[in-house]
Amino acid sequence: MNITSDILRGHTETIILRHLLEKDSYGYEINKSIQEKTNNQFELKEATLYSAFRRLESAGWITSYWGDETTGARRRYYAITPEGRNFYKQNRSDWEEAKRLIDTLI
Amino acid sequence: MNITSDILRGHTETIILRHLLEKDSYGYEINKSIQEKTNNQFELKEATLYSAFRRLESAGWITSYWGDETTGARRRYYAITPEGRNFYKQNRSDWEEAKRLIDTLI
DNA sequence: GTATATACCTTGACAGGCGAAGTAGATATA
DNA sequence: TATATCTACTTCGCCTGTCAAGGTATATAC
Repeated sequence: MNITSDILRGHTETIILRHLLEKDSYGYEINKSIQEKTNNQFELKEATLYSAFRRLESAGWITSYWGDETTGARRRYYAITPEGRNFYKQNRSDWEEAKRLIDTLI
Repeated sequence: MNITSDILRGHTETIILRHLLEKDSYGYEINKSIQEKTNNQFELKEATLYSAFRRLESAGWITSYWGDETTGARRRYYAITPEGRNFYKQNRSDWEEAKRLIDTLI
């Protein structure tokens, strides 16, 4: 993986929220989806992923509930809140702005 | 999370090296230049700037020397090394790659 | 004399990413 | 039947870059 953790930093939460815009989901699925979308060029480390869930939930951007799987490993599902949607939108526009700034500076 | 911290993280060194590609320079001047280029939307905090100089120098990407000002405050000038140029190029292409990845994920 | 601009430096705290290790059920394979 | 692999989540502690806060020193303007 050639994207460094410093460049990734600050996007973890937005990436997760982007996925949750489409549907409720759980950690393992989100990470698989990220790997597929990037042709295995990128993945979130588990510790990174799950600590981001904690932050997002305590900030009120997502809520969580246990799935009702009767077989297989249990899953904790996450759902984005209205506030989370706004936060996502803000992050998106921050990113567009940051891209422009960085492109003028490097 | 705001535009001047986590998203910019990891670009400080590249921004400095970019400036030094043009000419030897010193901290204060580099920072003023950044502010001008971004219409005061962005500046490097002093502690961030100077700690980046330390990292860059101990990594061999830049060298430094004291200016010979006979008046005004002393200036420590920095010059990019050939290795620093290569490092800059790598960072540039990493950035292009990172932009693409992030854009597909958020 | 004191405010502002130039110019540099250090210390300590903070926060996010991540390596490492663990738990546990389900499935494949030999 | 053993054992490996996959699914799925969790916690601990380290590492590193950023930054607030403090400091030093010279020069100019008021």
